[in-house]
Amino acid sequence: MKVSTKGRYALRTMIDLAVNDNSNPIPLKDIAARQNISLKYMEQIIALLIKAKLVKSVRGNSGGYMLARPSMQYTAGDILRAAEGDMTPIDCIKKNSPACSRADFCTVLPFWQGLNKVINGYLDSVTLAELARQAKEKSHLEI
Amino acid sequence: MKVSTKGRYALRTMIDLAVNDNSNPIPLKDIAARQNISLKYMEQIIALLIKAKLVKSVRGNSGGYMLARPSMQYTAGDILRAAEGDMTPIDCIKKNSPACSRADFCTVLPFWQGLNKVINGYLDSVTLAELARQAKEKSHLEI
DNA sequence: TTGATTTCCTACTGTTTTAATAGTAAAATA
DNA sequence: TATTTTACTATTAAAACAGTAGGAAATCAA
Repeated sequence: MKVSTKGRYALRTMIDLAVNDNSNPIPLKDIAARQNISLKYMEQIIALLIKAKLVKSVRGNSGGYMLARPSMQYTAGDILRAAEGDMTPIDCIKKNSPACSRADFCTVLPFWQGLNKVINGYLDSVTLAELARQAKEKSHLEI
Repeated sequence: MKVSTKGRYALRTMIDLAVNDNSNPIPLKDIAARQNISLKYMEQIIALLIKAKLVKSVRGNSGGYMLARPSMQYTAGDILRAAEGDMTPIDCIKKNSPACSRADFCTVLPFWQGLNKVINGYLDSVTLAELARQAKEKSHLEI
């Protein structure tokens, strides 16, 4: 029951984009260096964020990535679900998941649905803007 | 970010023990048959519950397993943490986990701690007695 | 006392997921 | 046109997952 590096790195990438946002694209190389993550691995992760339309890309020389919208309009849930596929604690809960063979007599489904609700409720209560604010605050203290 | 079969089966095992509790030991074979889970795999899972002192065992002929205490005195969290090792969303949060190399400048730790809190808060708000009650209710409707 | 039952313990195995590394093509700018 | 950067695909080592398998030890019932 762990969030993988994909989700964790995606969140740090998005925070980095939000913190260093100055209206021109930020090359992934810079983010990878700041976050100390392999550039090549990061490429795969940001591809997921592109696919989910959370970030925009600019190709070529002096290209890079930018947030697709203001940081206040993202939740941590948006980002983690894009990177992890979903954030449901068990598969039965996913939309369009093939019907569980035990569905008819499963007595614990409501319990798992409750867990799913508190998890995604929390994730969607935290905005990227708030995470970026905390990051800026902390880096300020370290100067 | 999924609960594995270990945790899910452990929960079903404990509910089965609670529902079929008649003060004498229940052989694992019976539970495995009712729950449609491999006996051999189940042995490994119940070993975790034994180690955590959630169930008592009686060896030999007409032996089996019983709850160690009344079902009201267990939470889903007790059971899932015993089976899964822990239910923290990232390793940094575990007690006695080797210090993360990024701890000093990690700005997302409070966010993950918040997630951990809502997860385990929920898990510990649900008792085994309540899960067993729901199971009894559902099986009653199916007659 | 013996045979059946049941827990207990350990080792093994196939599959999937994780966490990357690597190479190359395509686009765009300076 | 050379350099930078994104985009795409393949490969891989290690770990986790989800079991299977075999046998030892304990206990009870007949």
